[in-house]
Amino acid sequence: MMMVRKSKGLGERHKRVLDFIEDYQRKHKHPPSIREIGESCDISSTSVVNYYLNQLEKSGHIERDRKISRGVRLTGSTPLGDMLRIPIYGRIVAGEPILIPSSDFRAFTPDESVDIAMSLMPAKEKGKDLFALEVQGESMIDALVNEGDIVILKPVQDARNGEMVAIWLSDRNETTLKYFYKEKDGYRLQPANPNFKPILIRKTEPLEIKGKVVMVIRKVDRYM
Amino acid sequence: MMMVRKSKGLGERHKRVLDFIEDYQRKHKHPPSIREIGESCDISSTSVVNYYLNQLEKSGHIERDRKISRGVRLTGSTPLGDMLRIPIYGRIVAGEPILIPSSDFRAFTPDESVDIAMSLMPAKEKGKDLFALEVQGESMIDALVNEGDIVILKPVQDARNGEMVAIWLSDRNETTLKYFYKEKDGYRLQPANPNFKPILIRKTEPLEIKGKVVMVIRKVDRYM
DNA sequence: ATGATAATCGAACACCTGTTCGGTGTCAAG
DNA sequence: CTTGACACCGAACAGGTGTTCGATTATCAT
Repeated sequence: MMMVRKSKGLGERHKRVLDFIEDYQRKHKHPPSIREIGESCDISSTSVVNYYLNQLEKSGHIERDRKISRGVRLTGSTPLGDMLRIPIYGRIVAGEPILIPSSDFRAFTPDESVDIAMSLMPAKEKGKDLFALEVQGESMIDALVNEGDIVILKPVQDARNGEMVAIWLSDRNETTLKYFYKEKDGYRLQPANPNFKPILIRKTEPLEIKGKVVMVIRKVDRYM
Repeated sequence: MMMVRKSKGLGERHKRVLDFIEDYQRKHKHPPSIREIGESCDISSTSVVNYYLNQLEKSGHIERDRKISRGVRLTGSTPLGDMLRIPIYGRIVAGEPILIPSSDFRAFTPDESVDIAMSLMPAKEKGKDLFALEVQGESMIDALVNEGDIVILKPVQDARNGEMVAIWLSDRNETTLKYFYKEKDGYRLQPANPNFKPILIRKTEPLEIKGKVVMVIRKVDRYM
């Protein structure tokens, strides 16, 4: 008769090991040794680490180069080296609010994510709680953003003039990407494309800034 | 009196070691051991490998975690793991031709380059001779591409309908980014933004396809 | 030639590291 | 109670691996 797993999937110990490997790899640029894993995870015997490692390998979470030193690595596309893994929280669609997960609700394995080389990111944004949205519909085309594009945002509540922000206009029931300007009697939401006219918002209208765009990525492979 | 270095900078052996480390790291996801380096570079003694490693460390090319196994790593922003380093060949400016370096003229250290995570690239394009251009001027704005954007291209001579391509119109003396369509009496160059009208090119007019756009990247940090 | 410096080698050494194996304790099923 | 699966420990072992050192050969200015 099969035993029922105490907790679905991995145990607490497994996660610690997994986290440690990722952390160590990022810091040292090379994998940890079995003993280093043990120390960090309060496992006093190398054989127990090996025990866990074998399980994690069986469950497909890691790969091992047997017999050779430090031959552990996480499976799949690991944000090795100098890249940021940015979770894709959803789609940005006119007519629907963006759901920004509360603070650090970071799923262990986000449904989807994008990896961006550190070298591409503006220095200031590194390590922030960046998140990404996939643009659906052509409602944002006046901001030089098209269907299918991925926009990377930094969560902010306030914006300075000239910044491209994701804005939720609750009374119009609309989310949009625009350049943001404060003016005497309200806000001006300026499309990036000069052929479009700006949207003027009176101070009385509610306006909620969701995030500031720091990067836009368009993959042009759907026209193959 | 100082000795004059035979060849400027690094010797042939040094480069082989450097290349091997990068290659090995990419393949195995962990650094090589001293003996593995030796084998691959026709160095029969571990002490000689150590000798070279010390020099490379002194010259700043690598870092070493002394005493620990496989503690070598390349310095600086190494295209570690799963990223592609794509050279930026120049700027794309309307009114000037793009210079595409002949075949595999790949400088050891391109003036500039962008690192893109493999996971972001369309599977087909991986490992191709991709190159990147920085867009200058707003001449391409009708293709949803703006000043400062980086477009990543695959070099092609011919395009299929619907592909976004970089085109050189020699009689108009103009380079442009457009969606490409063959039609009965010529070509139609369709801007991505539907609010702009297509450019129609007769078969008599010369048209030279430089490359096909596979990705567009926009860093939005200059508005800080 | 000659002495100095660089490039190599090979072997010995000591620690690093993964593997293996015999035990201990717990807990639930038989 | 016994059994067996599970999680865990500690020690011992066999290679893996970086380090060190004495010795040899090449190169080159003097």
